[in-house]
Amino acid sequence: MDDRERVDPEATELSAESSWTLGGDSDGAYFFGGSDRESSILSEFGWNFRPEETRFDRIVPDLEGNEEEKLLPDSVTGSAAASGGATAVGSGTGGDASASNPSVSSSSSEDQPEKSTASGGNKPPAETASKVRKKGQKRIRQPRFAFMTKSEVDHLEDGYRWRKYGQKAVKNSPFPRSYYRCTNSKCTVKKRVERSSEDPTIVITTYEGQHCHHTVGFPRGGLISHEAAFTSQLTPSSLSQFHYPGIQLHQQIPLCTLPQPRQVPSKARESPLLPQTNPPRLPTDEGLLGDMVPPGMRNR
DNA sequence: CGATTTTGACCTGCGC
DNA sequence: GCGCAGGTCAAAATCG
Repeated sequence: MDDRERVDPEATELSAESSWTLGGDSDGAYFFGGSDRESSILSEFGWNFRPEETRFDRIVPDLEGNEEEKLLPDSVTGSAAASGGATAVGSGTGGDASASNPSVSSSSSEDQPEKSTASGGNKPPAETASKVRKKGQKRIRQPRFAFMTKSEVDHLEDGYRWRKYGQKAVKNSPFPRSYYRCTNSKCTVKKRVERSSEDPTIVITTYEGQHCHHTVGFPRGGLISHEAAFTSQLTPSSLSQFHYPGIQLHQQIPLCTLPQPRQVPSKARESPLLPQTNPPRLPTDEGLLGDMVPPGMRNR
C-alpha cells in the first residue's frame, strides 16, 4: 500500500517482542514501547500504563488549564525520569518526583533556538536579553515526540543530517545523552538520543521542533526505518485499545517531515554490519506523522 | 580544508 | 542562597 509496508521488520534491529504504543498530549506525540519494562519507562514520561485496561493514561493533570509552562516530559530521560521525572510534569500523580528530580521540566528552553547564544556557553556577556525575556515570557515549546527503539546503535538515521553539539551524562543512567541539531542552518530541530537505563538495548530518541526543509536524501540505499518498522506493528486494531489523551496529531506536528529513520549510526556510516535491505524512501510531505502514524489513525 | 565530533566550561531552572 | 542536573556553547581534535 504505502511506504510503510515496504518496511521489512527483519531488516531492522527492531524487536517485535514488544508492542509499540502511541501516545501524546497537547505538546506533541510520543511513541513508546508497550512491554512491562517499557511501561515503566512510560511512567517516567508522564504516562501511566494500566494493564488491566491495556492502555495508557497521561499523568499530566491540567491539560486545558495552564499549559503555557507545562513542559513535556521533556527529557524522555529515561534516566532523569528514573527518579520521578514523570511527576515533574504532572506534579500530581507521580508523587515521588519532587524529591530529587527537578530535571524534567526545566531543561528544555530549546524553544528559543537562539536563546543559548545569548545565555549559553562560555561567553559571559550578552545574556541579559534572553534572561529578561525568559522571566517575562512563558516558554513556547516546540512540537516534540519521542520514541523508543530497540537498537544497537544510538543514533538512528532519519534522513536528515544532524550535528552533535553536546553530550551529557545523565543522572541515574550509565549512558550519556547526546544532543543533535539539524545541520540545516535554517532548521532549529533538535534531537536527543539516549539509552534507557532500564534496558540498554532500547534507544530513546526525542525530536523537538519542526524541520523546515526536506530530507537531505539518502546517501545509501536500503536503510532501515525503525519508526516505520514499529508503526507497522501498530495496526488500527491494536491501536484502538489504547487511550490517546485527545490530540490532533496532525495538528501537533504539522510541518515536520520525519522520514524513515534508518539505523545507521553516524559513526557507523561505513559499517558493514547493518543490514540494508529496504529501498530508500522518498521524502514526503505527509509530515512526521505521515511516516509514523498508520493512516487509520490520522484525522483525515 | 571544510565538516563533524569531542569535551570541558558555563548557564539556567528547580528543589531544598 | 546553594547545590544539583540538564542543556548549550565553542575551542580543539578528528575525519573524509
